[in-house]
Amino acid sequence: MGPTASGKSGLALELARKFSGEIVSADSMQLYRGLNIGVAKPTPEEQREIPHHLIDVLDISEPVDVFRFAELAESAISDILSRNRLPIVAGGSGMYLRALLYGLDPLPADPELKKKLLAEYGNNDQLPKLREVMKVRDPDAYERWNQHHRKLLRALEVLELTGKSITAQQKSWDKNSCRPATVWNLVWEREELKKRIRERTAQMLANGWIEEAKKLIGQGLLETPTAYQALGYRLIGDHLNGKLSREELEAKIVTATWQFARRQLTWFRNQHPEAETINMPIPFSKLQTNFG
RNA sequence: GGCGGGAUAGCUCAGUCGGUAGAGCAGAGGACUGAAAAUCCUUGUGUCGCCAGUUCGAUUCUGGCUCCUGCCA
Repeated sequence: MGPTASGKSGLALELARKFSGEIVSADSMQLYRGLNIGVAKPTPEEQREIPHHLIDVLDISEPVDVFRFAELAESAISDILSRNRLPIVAGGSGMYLRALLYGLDPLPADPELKKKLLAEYGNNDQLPKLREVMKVRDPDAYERWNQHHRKLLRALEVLELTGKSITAQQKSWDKNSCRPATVWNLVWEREELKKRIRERTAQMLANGWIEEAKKLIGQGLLETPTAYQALGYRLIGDHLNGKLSREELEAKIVTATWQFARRQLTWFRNQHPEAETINMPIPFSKLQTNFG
């Protein structure tokens, strides 16, 4: 694991070659067919050389969430193990990784109910109404999540389905509940990571990201349930509409990517006590690790 | 050259009827169990362009200077 542009994919490839492994992507956006350049997906050549899992498995019109990811990842991992190969999970979607390592509490979800709740409380101006309801029906969740619209919505969904507060039904995640795995957190010096993000953004734009985005936006990317969130695509849309110059576009993508990287850094720093910090570039000795 | 407008936080700007100043963005920290490349919370001292004058006190008023900028020539 590591923030965006930290070299996860490359390292995974190297390890897979060395230890006859296969790669499982833990990336919420690489799941989607069509999102390529903008999500720094491994190239077709790389995917041909080493088997990659959980890449290009969904159409952009389909939703995903952690739970679905965890199911897919579990089955990919057991498939790899059954063939006596080494599964190498690589990705930067923090919550996906955490769910995979620590497991999710088996709380119910109901897409229909969710849709209904979204319609009733989903808009910004409906938050006060939602808070009123939660204040009465689930004071714990109300206290805990306060202004956090999405959290309150999910809490209400769980309350409706189980009759109990979500806050009472989640086991705390601690180091002991982590499954056995060698976990590496790739860490760069801050300025170095920023520089890598700047350079990679310029590279992606030069490699045809704008054309890719144009095509996907034409296919309705920005109206999809999940894939619309992929960083940069909406900004490219603004550029294509003349709202942003090419220069502003690049600067805004770099800023947004850095902000994303910072959120990832906070997550990995605080949510993964099981992870070993690897100062990048990776020391040669680390590549000799014996993976059980 | 003439007549205006401006100079305040890294950036864009607001404001102080004279008692040393505040928003947005950026930056920083944190949260996170079914939208996570998402979402949410916390965080703002800077010679208020320079020099002088008036004043108990000037970033705020007055004069000069410097630099941007608009229109006219």
